Amino acid sequence: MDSINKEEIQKQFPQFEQPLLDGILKESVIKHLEEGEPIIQTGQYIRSNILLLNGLLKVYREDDEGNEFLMYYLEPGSACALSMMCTDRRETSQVKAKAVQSSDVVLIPAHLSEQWLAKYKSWHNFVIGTYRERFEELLQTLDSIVFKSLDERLLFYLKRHVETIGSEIRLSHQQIAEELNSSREVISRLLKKLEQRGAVTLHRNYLKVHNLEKV
Amino acid sequence: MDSINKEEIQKQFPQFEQPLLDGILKESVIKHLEEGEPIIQTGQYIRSNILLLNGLLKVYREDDEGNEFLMYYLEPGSACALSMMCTDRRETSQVKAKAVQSSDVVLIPAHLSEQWLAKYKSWHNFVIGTYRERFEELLQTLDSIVFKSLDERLLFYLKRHVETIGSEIRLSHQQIAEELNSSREVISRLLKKLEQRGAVTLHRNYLKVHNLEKV
DNA sequence: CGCCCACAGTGACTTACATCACGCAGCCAA
DNA sequence: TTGGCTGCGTGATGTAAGTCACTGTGGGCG
Repeated sequence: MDSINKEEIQKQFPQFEQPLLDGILKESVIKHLEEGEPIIQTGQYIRSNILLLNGLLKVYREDDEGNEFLMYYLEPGSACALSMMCTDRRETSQVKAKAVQSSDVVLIPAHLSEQWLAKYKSWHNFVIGTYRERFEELLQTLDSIVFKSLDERLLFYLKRHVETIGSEIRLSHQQIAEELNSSREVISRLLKKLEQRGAVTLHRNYLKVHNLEKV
Repeated sequence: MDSINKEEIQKQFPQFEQPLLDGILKESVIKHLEEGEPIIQTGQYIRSNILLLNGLLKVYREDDEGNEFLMYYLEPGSACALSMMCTDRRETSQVKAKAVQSSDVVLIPAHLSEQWLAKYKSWHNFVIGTYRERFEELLQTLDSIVFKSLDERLLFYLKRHVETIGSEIRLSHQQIAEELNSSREVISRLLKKLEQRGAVTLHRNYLKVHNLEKV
């Protein structure tokens, strides 16, 4: 905790003006998350904005039977749009988030975030921008489910993974299936087809992506 | 156009402070839409915020093969979140909107909207609130597709329709099928099952919803 | 070393939904 | 009236994906 200083925040959020940075340092809490640790849990009332300093978070939806569905990954320098809208979450399905890698997050109390919206232009722009980006991302995800078949969705998923995390995907077929709300066997078959076309190479517990475009 | 006055805007947007209302009256354009008229078209760069004064708009997604998918309806007093994020829309799938009923909308130039965010607290809250609501709504829609089967999605669709428009649904099976990105025959069969259970009564070109809860 | 166990491959089957083909009924207009 | 159009009902069939049951395999560990 003490190892996180102004410089680190400034590095990830260079657009923030000085007084805002000071405010963040003074008022916010920095929390370290171990790999796999949840940050937003079911039914929890969110009272803080969450900014990601380093590491990687995964934001996903879960239904009442425990089925998961990946919404998007959060990278350092970005914020969780969901943590910004403290609506009541009584629905059966819940948004959840957890750390994919060991991460550090900045927790900003909701009432301060509200104040800062009016006070700091850079904060305001950041919040609005976050909404926009996540909205866009959610729309893309929606598209891929409504209009595309599973093989196309898998491609979309792999591409996004390569962009955010890298071309070496350290997940089992089972885990990929869960993120797409599908089943292992189906994902295995589709991955095998991709391998035959030279797009990926499969290994135990991980796979490498080569070229998804020409598939 | 001249029949729309300050009182009408004030009635739909009572939370706006006086100077903001004056600004809207002075700077914005009011546009009338006939039933079925599009307001956001494919690939169009959106330069205005759209507020709905009266009537009803339908916001939907369309893919490159012309398949539609309903996102949500917009009622008077609300705004189109999408018109607020003027990102470039080069993706294959497009968000579109059109009038379901004859409607009047207020078009607010994007640069003014930006200014007003800092200037008027009520405008700021309105914009943030719009993002939140639409985000929530989109999440619910996402849920229903990812986790639910078509019969449940149809129920979800009917419920939403009843809430926003009323229990008499003046659409053909074909039109309902399109909004769910399904096919007429399947929707016909599912509707018939609902009729047998007493939840709806079917007619030519319209249907009446009685009680969806106990199904 | 051999045992175990999680991961992966595979064929057979089921299911949900789409698609096709056709018939029929109501309604408008020539 | 009659013809045609549009919306709706329905069986037959196709297809993508989920499920089940089983086999194979590689890697860690006693």
